[in-house]
Amino acid sequence: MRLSDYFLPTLKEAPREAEIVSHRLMLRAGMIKQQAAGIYSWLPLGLKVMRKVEQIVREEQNRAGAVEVLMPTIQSADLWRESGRYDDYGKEMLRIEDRHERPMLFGPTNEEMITDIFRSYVRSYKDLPLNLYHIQWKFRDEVRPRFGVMRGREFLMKDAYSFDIDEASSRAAYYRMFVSYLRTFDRLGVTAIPMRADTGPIGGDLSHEFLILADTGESEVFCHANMLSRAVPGSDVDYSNDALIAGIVEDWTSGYARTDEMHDNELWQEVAEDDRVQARGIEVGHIFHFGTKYSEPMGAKVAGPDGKDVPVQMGSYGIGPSRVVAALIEASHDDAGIIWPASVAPFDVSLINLRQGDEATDAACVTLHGDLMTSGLDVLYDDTDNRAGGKFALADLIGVPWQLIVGPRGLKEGKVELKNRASGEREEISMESARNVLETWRVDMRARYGG
RNA sequence: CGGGGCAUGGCGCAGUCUGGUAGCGCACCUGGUUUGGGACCAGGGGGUCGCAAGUUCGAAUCUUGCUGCCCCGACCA
Repeated sequence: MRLSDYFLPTLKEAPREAEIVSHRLMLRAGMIKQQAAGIYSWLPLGLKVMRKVEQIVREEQNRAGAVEVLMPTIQSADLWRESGRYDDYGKEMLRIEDRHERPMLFGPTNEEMITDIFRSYVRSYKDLPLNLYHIQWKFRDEVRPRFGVMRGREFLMKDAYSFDIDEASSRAAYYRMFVSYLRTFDRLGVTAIPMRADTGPIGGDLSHEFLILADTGESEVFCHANMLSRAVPGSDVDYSNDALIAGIVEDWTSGYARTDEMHDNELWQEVAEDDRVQARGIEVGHIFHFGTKYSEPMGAKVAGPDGKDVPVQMGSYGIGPSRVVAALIEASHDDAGIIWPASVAPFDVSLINLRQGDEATDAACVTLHGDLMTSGLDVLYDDTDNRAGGKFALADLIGVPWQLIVGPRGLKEGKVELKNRASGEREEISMESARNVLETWRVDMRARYGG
């Protein structure tokens, strides 16, 4: 992509209202535009990153056996009356009326609707287990939206719902999602720690929040140091092996890891002092089992092996891709801008032409641009006639993994400069070597994060 | 929902106290000189000063009401 053909409205100074670093950087890098409190347009660069996040989430859901559907954003109030939540949900639910004065609502979540889909079609335990998910915009009329897309009113959420005949198989379904979340966040290039969460009235141990550590996180977290470096299951993990999956969850939940809400000081004291990590975290995922909370009142029943109907056991599993984008920035940036994990970077390479209009430099850039694209690399070619400093600043700001810098001075020696955004390392090498380094990186990256 | 703050070209701000018809930096347009870490010179375009009433000869400025947005706290993917 040539920058001169792209739409990348960057800002030198962030608007005053943006306080936290991810919000400031998203505005400055031209990723989002605020339209109202907690409501944003996604501009090309931001959309590109969010789509990559979404795709990784999707692939890992599919791998774990979940099946994608798409439910509407607008729902009828009737369904919510069945579960009793139409009255319970309160002002956070955006209620609207259609032209026939029928009460509708903009969905804050989809338990009711998915339960309705399930009960419409599934009659037998033989069709279980079943896990349906979708990735759709939600609206929650937060009292105080803040921090940009981190706590917006409108946000994108992947929500999966599992259906099982009994508690044991529901637990297995929960564990599969647990493991798929480990893999998802690993592929997103970030360490997300599962933490025991409040299960509410259902009780039990089946609710976890996944938190990314970042100084600006909203929750205080306490965990054992070894939670930060545990090996994540590979893409070949066998989701059909319940014992194996349970073992992974067992391993990941054996160490102490809790948010301030669930913190237990007595247990905390049992952790060796050197192993205690106290930090701040951003909640990016939440999974829980809720049994028959919706299936019972809504009549989602299936026939068991004995021919008798039983209400189905359910769980739900959420990840907010729009929030994840901001959380990744919170977790990875420096004074100059964003430092994207390779797997979600909007481009792989910023190709910087230091002297637009110079015949040899232009030609070298066009050649490199074509070659890199042929190698499967996504390149943003800065072909504008801005000065070098401005181009460097822009490349640093948008944070793509590599900067390939081409100018007449280097070209005289047959050299270009390759800079790694994360490490800051740079080297002057031949065009051929630069292509090789980038090609090798792409292959490694695909192997590491490609799933 | 309690507490605090802000609203003036696209962005950042000054001007408001003490009323006299709007200014600076960046960005943008034209021309020229430049070009390896956010250039320089010259010229230029763009603002019903959040909205509505009121006071006044005259309101960005004073008064009243409203709206929007942000921050802190209680709640949430």
